[in-house]
Amino acid sequence: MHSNNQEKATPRAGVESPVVPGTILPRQAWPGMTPAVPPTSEGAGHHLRDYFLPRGMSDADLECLESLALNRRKVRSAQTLYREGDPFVFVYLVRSGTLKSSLAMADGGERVNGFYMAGELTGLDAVAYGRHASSATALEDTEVSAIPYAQLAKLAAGNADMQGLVARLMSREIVREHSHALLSQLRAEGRLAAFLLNLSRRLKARGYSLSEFHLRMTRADIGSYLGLKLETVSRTFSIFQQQRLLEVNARHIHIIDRDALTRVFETHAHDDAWQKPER
Amino acid sequence: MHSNNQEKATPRAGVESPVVPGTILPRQAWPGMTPAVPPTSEGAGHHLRDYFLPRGMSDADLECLESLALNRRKVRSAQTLYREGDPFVFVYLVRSGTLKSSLAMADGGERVNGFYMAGELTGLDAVAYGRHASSATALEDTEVSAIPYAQLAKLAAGNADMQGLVARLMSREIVREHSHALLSQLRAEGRLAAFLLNLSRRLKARGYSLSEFHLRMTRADIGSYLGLKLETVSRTFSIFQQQRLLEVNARHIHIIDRDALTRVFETHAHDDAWQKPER
DNA sequence: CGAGTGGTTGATACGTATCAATAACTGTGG
DNA sequence: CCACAGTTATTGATACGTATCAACCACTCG
Repeated sequence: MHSNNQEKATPRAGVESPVVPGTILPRQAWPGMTPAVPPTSEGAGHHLRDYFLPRGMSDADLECLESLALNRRKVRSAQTLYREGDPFVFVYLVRSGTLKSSLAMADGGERVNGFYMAGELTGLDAVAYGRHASSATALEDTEVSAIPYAQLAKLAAGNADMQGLVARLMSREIVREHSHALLSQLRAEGRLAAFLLNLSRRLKARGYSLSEFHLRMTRADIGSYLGLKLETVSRTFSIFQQQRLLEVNARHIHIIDRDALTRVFETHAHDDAWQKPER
Repeated sequence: MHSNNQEKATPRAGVESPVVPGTILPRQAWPGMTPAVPPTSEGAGHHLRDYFLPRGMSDADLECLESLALNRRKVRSAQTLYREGDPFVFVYLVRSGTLKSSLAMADGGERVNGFYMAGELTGLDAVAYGRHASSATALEDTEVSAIPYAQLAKLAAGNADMQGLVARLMSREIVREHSHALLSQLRAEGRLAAFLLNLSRRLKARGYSLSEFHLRMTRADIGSYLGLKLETVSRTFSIFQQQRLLEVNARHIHIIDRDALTRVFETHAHDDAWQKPER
C-alpha cells in the first residue's frame, strides 16, 4: 500500500504513513541519485529538500488507481485538459506527455504553478470547491486517464488503503506548494538550478538520462513558474553555460557539473535569515 | 473552449462541497462583506480572489470534528505546537488564539507560510509523509484541540461525509497555497493590502470589527509571509498611513479607506502579464 | 537602569524587470 | 521551394523596487 519511495526504509513506526521522510539534503554533495540519506540529525532542515521528493506514485499506488483509470483521453499540444472554474468531475492521471498547471491572473496573464509528467495525478485542487482551481494545458501531445472523483471517493469509503492514498496524494500537493514557495527565497540562479535538478530527477525516475534532457516548456513558462521574467531565465541559462555547469541548446539541456549546480542554490540565497531559530 | 466557468449560479450539484464557492472579485468595489457575488462574467479571473475564500469550516463541518476534538491543549505565546519533522499524530483545530506556520530554511531562518485562527485546522501537510512538514508556533496564548489523525481516518472510512470533509479541507489548503503564491505577482503595497484585507475578513467572520483590529504577528512575520523584509513592511504601512488608507499604531490597525485598499492590489501588479491569453 | 525586542526611517547597493533590437526556428500558403 | 508571419530565444541598456546597512526611538522586562 503505499508509496514510499526509497528503500532502506528506516522502519520507524509512522503513525500510518509508511513513507520515509528523510531525503536528499541539498547541502551535501548529491551522489548521483542515492535516495534516503538520513537527515543529518537536525530535525527541521532546509525545507527545500522536499522539492526533490518523489512526485509520482509507487507501483502499488498506481495499481490501486488503475482500476478506475479506464477513461483514456488524448490532449494535443497546447490544448487544455480543463480550465479554472470548470465543474469538477475527474482527476487525471498522466500517462505520457507533460502538462502545465496554471492560474489566471487579473490582467489576463497566467501564472504557472506546476508541471505534471507521466505517473502524476492532477486536478486534486478541485476537491475544495467542486470546481477546478487551476487550468491544465498540454505542453506536448499528452495522454491521460480520467478518473471520476465520485467513484474514487466511493471506493475510498470502503477501502482504507485507497482512502489513505488519496489523502497522501493531496497532502503531498500541499507539501509541494510549500517547497515551491521557498523558491522565492532564492535568486534567479538558485531558482533555475533547483528547477533543473528537480526536472532531472523526475525524468531520471522515468527512465531518461539524469544529465541530458529536453525541456517541454518555454522560457516564459519556466519564468512564470519560478517567478522570473523570461529574459532573466534566458540570461541565467547563459550564465550557467559560461560557467560550464550546463550546455544549453534551446530546449536541450545537458548538465555538466551537477554538484556545482546543487551548490548554486545553497549559496545563492536571497540572504534572508528571516529570523533566528530560537533553539 | 475556454474559460467559461461561471455563474449562472448553477446550483450545480456540488460534488459534495457545501461551501459557497463564488466570492468577492477584488476588482469590483467591495461592499462591506457581502459574500457570494457572482463573478462578473469574466472567465477564470483574478485567481487571487481565492485568497478571500473562507478558511474556516461551516458549523456542520465543525460539529463533525467536535466528536474527536476531545484532547484540549494550551500553547503559550511563542511556544511551538509541533515542529517540522515531528512524527505525525494529531491535526489541530484552533480554539482560540493564533498560530503561525513556518518552514525552516537552510540558513537557520524561517519562512512563514500561513497564519491560523480560531476554527481553522492545521497540520494536514503532515499526512503526506507521516511527519510534520512545517512548524506551528503560537503568536499569543492559544488553545487547540488535538485530533488524532488515525482516528479521523478510521472514522472517515465508515462515513462518507467525514471523508469528504477531510478531503475538502486538504484541497482547500492547496488552493490557499495557490493564492499565496499569487501574491508574489504583486508589489509590496499590493501584498500588504491583500494581507490586511484577508485578515480583516477572517476577523470579521469571528465577530471582530471589520475595520479595526490588532495584529498578532511582528513585522518580520508579516514580511516573511509576504516575501518582503520587515523594513519594507514597515515602510509600506507608513505609505498607507500617509495616503490615509490606514491608521497604524504599532500593531493596532484601523482601515480607513477599504475600497482604496482593495484597489491597491489591482493596480500594483508587478506588471506581469506573463503571457497573453490565447483568445 | 541597562539589555533586549520590535518598530521606524534614511542612504545606498543590487537584482531583476522593462524596453528594445535581433536572430533562429516553425508552420503556412503561393 | 521560398517568402512571410508568428512564435521562441538571446542579448544589451536602463529603470525601478526592494534588500541591505545603519542609526535611532519606544516599550518591556529583569
